[in-house]
Amino acid sequence: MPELPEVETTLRGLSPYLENCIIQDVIIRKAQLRWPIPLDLSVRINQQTIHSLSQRGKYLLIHLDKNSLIIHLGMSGNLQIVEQSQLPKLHDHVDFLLSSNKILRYQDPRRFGSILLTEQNQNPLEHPLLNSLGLEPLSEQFHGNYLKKVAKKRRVPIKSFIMNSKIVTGVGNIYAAEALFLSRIHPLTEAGRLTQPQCDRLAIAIKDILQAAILQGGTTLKDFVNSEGKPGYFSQKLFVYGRADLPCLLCDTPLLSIKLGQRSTVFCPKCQK
DNA sequence: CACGACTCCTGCTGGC
DNA sequence: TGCCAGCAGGAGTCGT
Repeated sequence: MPELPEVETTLRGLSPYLENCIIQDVIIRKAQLRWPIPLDLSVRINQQTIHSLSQRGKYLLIHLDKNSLIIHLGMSGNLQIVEQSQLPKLHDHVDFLLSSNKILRYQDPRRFGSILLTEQNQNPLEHPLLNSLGLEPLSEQFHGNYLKKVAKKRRVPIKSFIMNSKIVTGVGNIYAAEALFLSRIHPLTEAGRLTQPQCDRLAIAIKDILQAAILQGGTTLKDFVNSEGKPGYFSQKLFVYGRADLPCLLCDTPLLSIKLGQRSTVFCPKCQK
């Protein structure tokens, strides 16, 4: 389940292999993702040069001569550079054949991801999926004052609030739970009732946890090609996510698990008020 | 507008 | 052992 750090790790791993390559062909084995992959994708991007890669929230953007690919990894998606001799496996849905004679291969067992293409000369940030996204959590503009301001009068639980990509992008279920633990905030607290110090702590916790995960992910970058590209959180120590009923790592109180917005949410009833 | 429920999909786990 | 229900999760969309 890629979260923002995994998208960032993927971007860093892929960039050296993709930049300045020409896309020579696209093979779509299964077009049915979150939305269907455009069937004319191949004719629209063949012979275009890949100029650069960037990221917006959990979307990965691949900038070509005339348009941009918008790729989302969903929760089981994965992009790999493989040799042409490597045969596709069960859930390898798309191959981009590159002028370097390598293949950029998209794999996604649960098919929650997406591969879309902007119109010619359209700024990808103006694409309907991207144009109403909230702030990037690692940007300077994202801080406690911003949270305090946008949370005013909002009554949703703070966990749902920070997972709302229109407020801040890239915070999924794992890091939302962890950030709330680190900032000692109860996940059910109404967003609008957070104090300024709580907003400050929360913004810092979100940045810290994401940056730590990116650093961890970076340690596997050298093996990026032909590796499984394991998500950063596998090696990151998690305080609450997946630890329901286990003792809190700070105070030994058993962690509680509740359902919040269809998502399991684990927290420490003593540390988080 | 704000918010909760629902939905897509496959792989894994646990209960019987 | 085998089957099946239940769960996991991002985020767009729909209904209230």
